[in-house]
Amino acid sequence: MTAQMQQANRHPFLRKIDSIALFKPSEAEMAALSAMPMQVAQIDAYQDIVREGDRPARSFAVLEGIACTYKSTRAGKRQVMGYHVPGDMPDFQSLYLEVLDISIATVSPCRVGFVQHEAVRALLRQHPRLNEVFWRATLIDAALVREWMLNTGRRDAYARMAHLFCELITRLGAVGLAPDRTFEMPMTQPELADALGITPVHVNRTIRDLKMAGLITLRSRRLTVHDWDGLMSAAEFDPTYLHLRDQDAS
Amino acid sequence: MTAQMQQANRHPFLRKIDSIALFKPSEAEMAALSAMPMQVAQIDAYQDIVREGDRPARSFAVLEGIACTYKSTRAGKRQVMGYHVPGDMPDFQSLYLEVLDISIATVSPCRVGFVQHEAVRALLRQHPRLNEVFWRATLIDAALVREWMLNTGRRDAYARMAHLFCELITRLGAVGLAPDRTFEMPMTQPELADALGITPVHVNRTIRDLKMAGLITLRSRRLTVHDWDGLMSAAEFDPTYLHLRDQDAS
DNA sequence: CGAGGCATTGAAACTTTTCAACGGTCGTGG
DNA sequence: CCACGACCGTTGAAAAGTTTCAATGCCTCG
Repeated sequence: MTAQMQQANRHPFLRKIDSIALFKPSEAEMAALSAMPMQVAQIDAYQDIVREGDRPARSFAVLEGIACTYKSTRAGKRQVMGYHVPGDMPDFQSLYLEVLDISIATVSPCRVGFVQHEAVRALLRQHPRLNEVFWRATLIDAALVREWMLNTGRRDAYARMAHLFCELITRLGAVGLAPDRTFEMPMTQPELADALGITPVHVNRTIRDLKMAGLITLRSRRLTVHDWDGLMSAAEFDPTYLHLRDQDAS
Repeated sequence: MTAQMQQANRHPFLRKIDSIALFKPSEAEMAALSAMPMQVAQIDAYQDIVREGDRPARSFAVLEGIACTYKSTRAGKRQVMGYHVPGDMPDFQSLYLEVLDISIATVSPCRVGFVQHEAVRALLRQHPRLNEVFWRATLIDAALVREWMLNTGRRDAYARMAHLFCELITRLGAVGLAPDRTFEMPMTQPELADALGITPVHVNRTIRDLKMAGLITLRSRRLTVHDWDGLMSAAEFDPTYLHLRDQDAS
């Protein structure tokens, strides 16, 4: 793989850094980020990238595709607690928390870029201002989980589903992946069940209700939102918690 | 208030820093932490310390008492997503995330210590190694929320309640506040309902079930665990996610 | 073309909520 | 010092939301 391809591959990651920083990163900082040794890998759908209990020596960025963070009950029940779109670094926490408390799996086929912790540490030592950027990124991830928690704890299935769709449309829209409020949603209904804390059967019925309310259509994994305001209000969706610069999903 | 009292007041905070750091903090670092200007305040029970939407210029540490983080639905339903014991800095995130996505309230009367963000920034600039310590603290907070999310999403009321009791006993035990697996639990049943994502009535029935199973007793806000192993196994409790040095609750 | 898993639907069971009522406790003010 | 109000704790019964079990059709991929 050529250096140029590597450069192209890490583009979503660099964009994300830029969008999270509260200051304009210098040329030197961006160059250092680009120069970090990154091992790019293509991973099939439904594969674990890291697992609860691991003690990774590297973190990764999603470059293409959608991944998810989840935890499992001993009884084998799964709870998905976040989806990751291109640019995200979902296990960055492992830089400072030796043993992972979560698993991360691909939902669609993904291209991911691994970076050794040692390289990140060196980068942060060299460019201390970047500390704050990565720290902010982990704080924003935490804010998303909290919103999901409110969702699962205090909203019914209908509102939860609507909320999830709002979040996905908004986040994908922010990286240009949801034109016309439409995107290829790789999650199956059993997977959505794991994300919402309900059963697959109930996911099905809830989607049916959302369709009948005229808010969305969903056929062969293609979701489009017809009534954005209606969906947002069914979900009580307020995108503030996403901490996006540009909150327009169009 | 004398300097000495201030020193005594911030003791739980210093202990927490020490317990989170992966290295042994130097004398200079501990001295700098002690020297941070801290405004100590006594706050009644059931008061908001900060509110969702705030843009605080300071963070605080709980020095005495128990506080909780929560978010509310527009319909007014509350979801508590974590309790804070002495030593915790529950809104440290506001140092890097301008607008708060959570509210934090006292559950019992609390003594809290406020620290200006500017002072924290100066401290971190002066002692860069401490960055990692505070970062770790925010990452651990996030791990707790994720465990709660698994709890609310994928366990029934009985296991959830057991899990919450396990966590509280363990965390309070770690700071010496739960001798004999007993402590004064200031939360009322309606408040527990907000933490577990169920209704107050159901909290009552679930507590009744836990009592009848011989796992706990709870009278006039005094909780004692009689069958720790039984409670842990009802909860599927594994304290790893707490990232404590010393996981003994005795 | 066949197999496996996803999507869909019905019906019954179960968990949890809602509504309602009542006794107890605690703090406040008369 | 007692009475009152407010809220917590407790219980019952009915309703609602969600799960479970089961069956069937469909899509997709090898």
